[in-house]
Amino acid sequence: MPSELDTIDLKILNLMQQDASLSTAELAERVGLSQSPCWRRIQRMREEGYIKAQVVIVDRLKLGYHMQMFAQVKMTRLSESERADFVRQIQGIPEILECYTVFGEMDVMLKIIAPDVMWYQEFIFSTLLKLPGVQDVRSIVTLVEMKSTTAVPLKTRKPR
Amino acid sequence: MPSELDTIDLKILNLMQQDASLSTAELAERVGLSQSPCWRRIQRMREEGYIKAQVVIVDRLKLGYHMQMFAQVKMTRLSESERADFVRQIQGIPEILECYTVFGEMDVMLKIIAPDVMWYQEFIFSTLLKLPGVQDVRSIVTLVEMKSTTAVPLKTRKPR
DNA sequence: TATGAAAAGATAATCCC
DNA sequence: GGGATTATCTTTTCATA
Repeated sequence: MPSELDTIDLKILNLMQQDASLSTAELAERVGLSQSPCWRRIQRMREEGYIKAQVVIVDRLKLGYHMQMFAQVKMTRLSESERADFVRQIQGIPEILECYTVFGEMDVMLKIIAPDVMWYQEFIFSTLLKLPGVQDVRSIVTLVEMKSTTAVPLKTRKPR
Repeated sequence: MPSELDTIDLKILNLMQQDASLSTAELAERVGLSQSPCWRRIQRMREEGYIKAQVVIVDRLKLGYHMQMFAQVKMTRLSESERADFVRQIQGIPEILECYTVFGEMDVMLKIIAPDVMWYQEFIFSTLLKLPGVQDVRSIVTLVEMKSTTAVPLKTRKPR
């Protein structure tokens, strides 16, 4: 029974989207509640799946991933089992951070990180092009990161 | 003095990339340390910026964001101040989750979420196309999410 | 049904070795 | 790095509105 979220829930969520290391007491104070109800709200949002995970965001550059690409993939038609196999393999490649089927010219969009150009070139030929159904890959290399967040806006606003 | 990370640091990081709600004791046990040194390692990785943030990941669909797009933007040449203005405005639009300058045909790549098609259409014309330098927008709508993670691989592996 | 106060339990943070 | 201590926070209980 996924109950709706009220304004206070959204305030809590928003704070936790920015910093999940805040204590319940701290959060409670900022939204004008005492600890217990605040804690129960968080608990409920976890149980009901509004909160999917709590993670640390690392600095990929410091960890040696100097490149990030969006790869657009053209696929052949796949059977059900081939498709399942494709998904399973994608999930097993940690350098692929995101994978979506998309509308448009191409069929699949990937977000990939790599240590350097050599690695990526090797990755495309030795890994990506060997996945089931992969016909063609077009890569878009990112240069400057002007914004990167996992925080979803609290409520839909009208475009200005 | 950003010291290098050893194998144990990377193990800790990896666990925290999957679940940052694990206690220090729990993490310590899993990597074969006692609490104190494990805590100190985490602290150090925060201070040195390996860990950039700790956040909750929310379910965007449950929060009403039923659409996700990658928008490729063609820009005109911008002056320094126009460019700064562009970045500032991008950062102020919460539905834009990511923004990169890219190599290739187009100049900028955006990751955007929206509640519905109507909102997005309105957003493009009333917001995006009015940003400084924006000449043309090409959108790629995502359909099925086959993978989505923020976790960076521990160490570079050779492509197979 | 939801809140707040307070107790009990667990964890984080600091100490010294 | 480990062990022990203290401070802080989380989680449960309970009384109340």
